[in-house]
Amino acid sequence: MVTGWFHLNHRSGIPLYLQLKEQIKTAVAGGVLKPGDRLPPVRELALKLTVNPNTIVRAYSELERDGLLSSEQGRGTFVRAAEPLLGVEERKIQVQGLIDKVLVEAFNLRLTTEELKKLWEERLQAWEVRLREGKGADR
Amino acid sequence: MVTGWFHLNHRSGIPLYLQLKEQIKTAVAGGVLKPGDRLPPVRELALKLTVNPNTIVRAYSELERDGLLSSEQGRGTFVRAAEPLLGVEERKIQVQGLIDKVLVEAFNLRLTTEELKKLWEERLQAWEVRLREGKGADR
DNA sequence: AATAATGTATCAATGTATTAATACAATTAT
DNA sequence: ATAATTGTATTAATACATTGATACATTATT
Repeated sequence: MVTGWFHLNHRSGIPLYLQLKEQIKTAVAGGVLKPGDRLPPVRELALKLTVNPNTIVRAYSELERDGLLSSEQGRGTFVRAAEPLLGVEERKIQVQGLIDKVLVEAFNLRLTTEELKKLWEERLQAWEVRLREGKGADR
Repeated sequence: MVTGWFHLNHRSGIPLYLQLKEQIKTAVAGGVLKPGDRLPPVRELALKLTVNPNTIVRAYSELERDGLLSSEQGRGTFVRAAEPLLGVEERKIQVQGLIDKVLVEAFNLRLTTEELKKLWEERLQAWEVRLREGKGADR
């Protein structure tokens, strides 16, 4: 069960629902969770992670708002298979903003353009490999 | 004076000191503010932006903690010229984390690798141009 | 039809973040 | 020396975020 993938640090200072959101997003982006896959029921996951069910609800519903998940009362919560909520342009703008943040941070940390390009290539390739491996296996 | 570069939105929901931090960081990364340049005194900038002086203080001192600025009592606050506080490896790890965030977001927004690469190239070039132009001009 | 499983909604308690008011300390300018 | 300029420190008011307790609504199972 996918439950095992999640674990929360109660003393990190980072809100529990944010930790969970991040882990779900990473799992979906990396193909660990695929469109149509079901997530654990809120109570079950709450027990497993020893948090209040509302904390799970918050993570799930914010991800639903963002178009990543889809919850149906009485049935469960699933990874959304449908199209993204935003148009291509809007999505690109969102990613551009994140890229700019990387650039600002990198330059202020005095990384050279070369170092930065290398880091980018490395991480991009790491994810491409991860995605390629994820395809097909249902785990 | 560099004061004119900053402007705060009091109704955006984003904390004022964070808005200011972001603008200072962007100005330094883009070469608008150069090492050794002086920032406006806290009271002056507070008046200009119509916020409490403590709000400016908070932005300045957090950026000092991060190694970007340097404040000296009675003298003023300046863009730090010295070496970064962290070692190269630590700085790279920090940037890697941001890059991974970009990748997670991009994949979840269903951008293709091609679209993503193109966006990266575009933004990187935009900043390189900005930096090249910034060199020499004191503005 | 009844029960169990699941997501939803409402409200309260608590902690944390943000901004402000005010006084203090060091440096620079006169 | 004195005053002005500048950053620093302390404390408080307020709003917001986070988590929890509890009851409700819908769907699936028996």
